Amino acid sequence: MSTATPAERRKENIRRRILQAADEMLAQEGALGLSIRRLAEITDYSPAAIYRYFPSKESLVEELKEAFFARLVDNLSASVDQSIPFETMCRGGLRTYIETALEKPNHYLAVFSAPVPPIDTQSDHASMPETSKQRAFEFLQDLVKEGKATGGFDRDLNVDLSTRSLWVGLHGLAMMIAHMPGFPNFRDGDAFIKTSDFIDFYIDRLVTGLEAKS
Amino acid sequence: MSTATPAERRKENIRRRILQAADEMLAQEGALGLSIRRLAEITDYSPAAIYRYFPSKESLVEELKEAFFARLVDNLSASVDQSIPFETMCRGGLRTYIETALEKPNHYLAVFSAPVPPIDTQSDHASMPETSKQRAFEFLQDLVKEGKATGGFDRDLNVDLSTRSLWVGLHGLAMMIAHMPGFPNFRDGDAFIKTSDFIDFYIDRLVTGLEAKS
Amino acid sequence: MSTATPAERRKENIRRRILQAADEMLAQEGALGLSIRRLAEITDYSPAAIYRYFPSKESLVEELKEAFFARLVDNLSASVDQSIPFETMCRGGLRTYIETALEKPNHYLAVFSAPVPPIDTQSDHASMPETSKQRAFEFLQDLVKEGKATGGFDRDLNVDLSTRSLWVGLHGLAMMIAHMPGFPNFRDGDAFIKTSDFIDFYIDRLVTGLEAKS
Amino acid sequence: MSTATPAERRKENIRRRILQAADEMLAQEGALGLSIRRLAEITDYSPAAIYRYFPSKESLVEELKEAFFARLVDNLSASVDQSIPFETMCRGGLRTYIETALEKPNHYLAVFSAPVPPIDTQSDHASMPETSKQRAFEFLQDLVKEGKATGGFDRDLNVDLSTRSLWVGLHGLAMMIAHMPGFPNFRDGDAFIKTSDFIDFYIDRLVTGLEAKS
DNA sequence: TATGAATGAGTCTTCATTCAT
DNA sequence: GATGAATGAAGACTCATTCAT
Repeated sequence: MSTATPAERRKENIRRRILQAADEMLAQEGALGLSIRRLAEITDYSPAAIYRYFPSKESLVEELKEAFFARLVDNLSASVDQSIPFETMCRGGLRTYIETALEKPNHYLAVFSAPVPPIDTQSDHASMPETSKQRAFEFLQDLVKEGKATGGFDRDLNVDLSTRSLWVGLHGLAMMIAHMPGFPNFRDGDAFIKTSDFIDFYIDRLVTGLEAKS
Repeated sequence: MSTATPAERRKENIRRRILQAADEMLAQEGALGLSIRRLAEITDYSPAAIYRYFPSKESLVEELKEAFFARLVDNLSASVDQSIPFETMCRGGLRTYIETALEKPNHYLAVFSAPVPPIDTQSDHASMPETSKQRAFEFLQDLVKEGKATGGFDRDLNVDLSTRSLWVGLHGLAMMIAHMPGFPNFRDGDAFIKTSDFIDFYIDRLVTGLEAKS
Repeated sequence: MSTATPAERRKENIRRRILQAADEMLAQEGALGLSIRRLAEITDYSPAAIYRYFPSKESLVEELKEAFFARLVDNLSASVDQSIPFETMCRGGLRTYIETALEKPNHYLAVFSAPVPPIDTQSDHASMPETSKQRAFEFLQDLVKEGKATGGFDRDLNVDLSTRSLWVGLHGLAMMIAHMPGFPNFRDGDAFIKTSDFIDFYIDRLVTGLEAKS
Repeated sequence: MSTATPAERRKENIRRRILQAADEMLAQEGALGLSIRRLAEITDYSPAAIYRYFPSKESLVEELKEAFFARLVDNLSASVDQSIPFETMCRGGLRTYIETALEKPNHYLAVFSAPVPPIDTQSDHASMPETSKQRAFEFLQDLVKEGKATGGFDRDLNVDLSTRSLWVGLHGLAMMIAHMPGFPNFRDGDAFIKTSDFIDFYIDRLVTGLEAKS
């Protein structure tokens, strides 16, 4: 990093500025609202200039996706604290996933609205750099493993299937809220159910779904 | 219904034809592939004619969404058989949700890719006709109620929260597979995990998540 | 033609107007100067309007090409007069090819500047309508046949090869002059050789090339 | 040459490298595929650097054209062998023209796809260096002269006109094949006519066109 | 000397929508 | 009751070229 020439750093700065603007467009107007033209207008560059920094719109979007997962991994890592009991930590991690997704719902939607290359558990491509998405997946996998070992999860559970189940469950909640901000927003008798409370309830279901019966 | 004038019936027929063509376009080419102009070409009407039957593209899509839920309700109803034990019936119903969603994944995506008005449990608008979406929701609600009564679900569970949890869980799986056909498609040791098997596993988790502990 | 509805005739008129404008653009600025945008500006339509009449730029250009060959066939037919001796008529026909090509040199260039589907002598596609290009080719073929029969051409000549030779020879002159207007434009001693005279000389060579030796 | 300073030689080397890359691009992707920017990428120079060596894209292309003719002259010279009879040598020379053109058809097309300055037989500009194009022209001219003297060509033929006729004839064949690779590719009865055989036939016509009648 | 950065103009094409007829 | 005609805006992307550094 510090070995970069001034020119390289300048270029990197501009890239960052463009990415940031794109990020904001995506957050505010959704995947369809992100166009090179408008990005150029907002950044005060010409459309052609954008192409100096990103070979195609797709590659730019790809970076935004990766950035989302990088953020997710950061947040997940920060949410882990080995000194607290598994039950608490696990729920905290799952909540972090949801909350990160909902910080910028449109990002989360965009990430899953284009062909998504699958995750390889047993990555044959040992040479390829691990993506943030894989790292996020591994976080869930570690949760499952630890849950089976010490957290009361059913010891017979297949780890791969369970990890994916957890992921799918989280995905469902994130997508639902992303599409319907304020979900579930209903009145239970006199009490008004807040999204945050529903998240807790739902995460309880996810965890319970993996726990040993008795 | 039978009180409609011939003119009204004709109009309704054309509407249906247009909707059906739109339905097919949506199924085959996705939400972005559905354009008024191409719809006009396929139906041999003019673009302007489409606008005589639907005030905007959005309203047309709205009807397709309703149609999806209507189909969902049909399928769910057909999957119910009071003579079989709850455990089996419940899993069958949940699987039906997933399978209906995956029959036409693009429909399912479209249904949830635009602002979705929330479901009101205690519908204040008694006058408004019940939507299919509400009926589908009520199907899940009935499952939860019956599960609590006789199916081993935790009797302390809040029905509203539980129903929504179930829905969100199903939503997650449907969305994930819709975006990544073949999910989870991974190898477990030597065995290759099929989507169908994963669905079973996942539904088990959903059900377990609602069951009483011991 | 006369059975067309007024609407059809109107549409056909507009098509013709657009084609004519395109024709002129092509003639004046060459194949690269022909763009949908500029065509729209010139015709006072929007770019999108052009696409109501032609599904793509390529199809429009294709019509211009066909139009060239149609004109060529017309001119060739008009140049034929059975009452004059073969030698004269033949030379007249060849000259007509050249002159038609040079009326709008850029058209001739354009016609041969994109992938050109070959001519099938023994057309298997009896059902397909004969293109003007094929008709033009057949004109040359008839010349060769008649030349062999009564015009002093070498009776041993293969008709297919000879026809193509004639075509290639004409093509060379048309292309050369199209690219270098005024070719050959040189001074022979005191006399200035005019293009027209060179054409005569060249056509003599073409004809002589096919004639019997003694 | 050897009097050039090291700096001049270095500059000349770079020019050559750029030209060579451009040559390859032209050969592989055609005239439209040759862009300064992609040339810069391939040569690892900046676009601006290219402009240090060539004032414009056009001038660069101009050099490529000259290079083509230089190659043509080389090949033509190599094809001449005074020990063989004129008839054979003449045909060999003409074939060499065609074959050189078809080695890199896109070059030949490019050479004749932009305004081509005419050839001056009686070059008034004695001071200007003779171009390769002129040398190639003179090769044909010498053929004609020798043909008239000893090769059976019609002794009355005007040399200037005849040379140009020969050139135009060759040009036609080269252009036709360059645009329609595989021309004439047709079936004569059961035999399939190969391009190479057609070239022989055509060259026969060119030669016959210049020969004395009996 | 070479380049990094930038641009203005241009490419074809598609869209949802309107309005006079 | 339907349509033919039209449009303005937008989409991604590429080009030859320039200029301050």
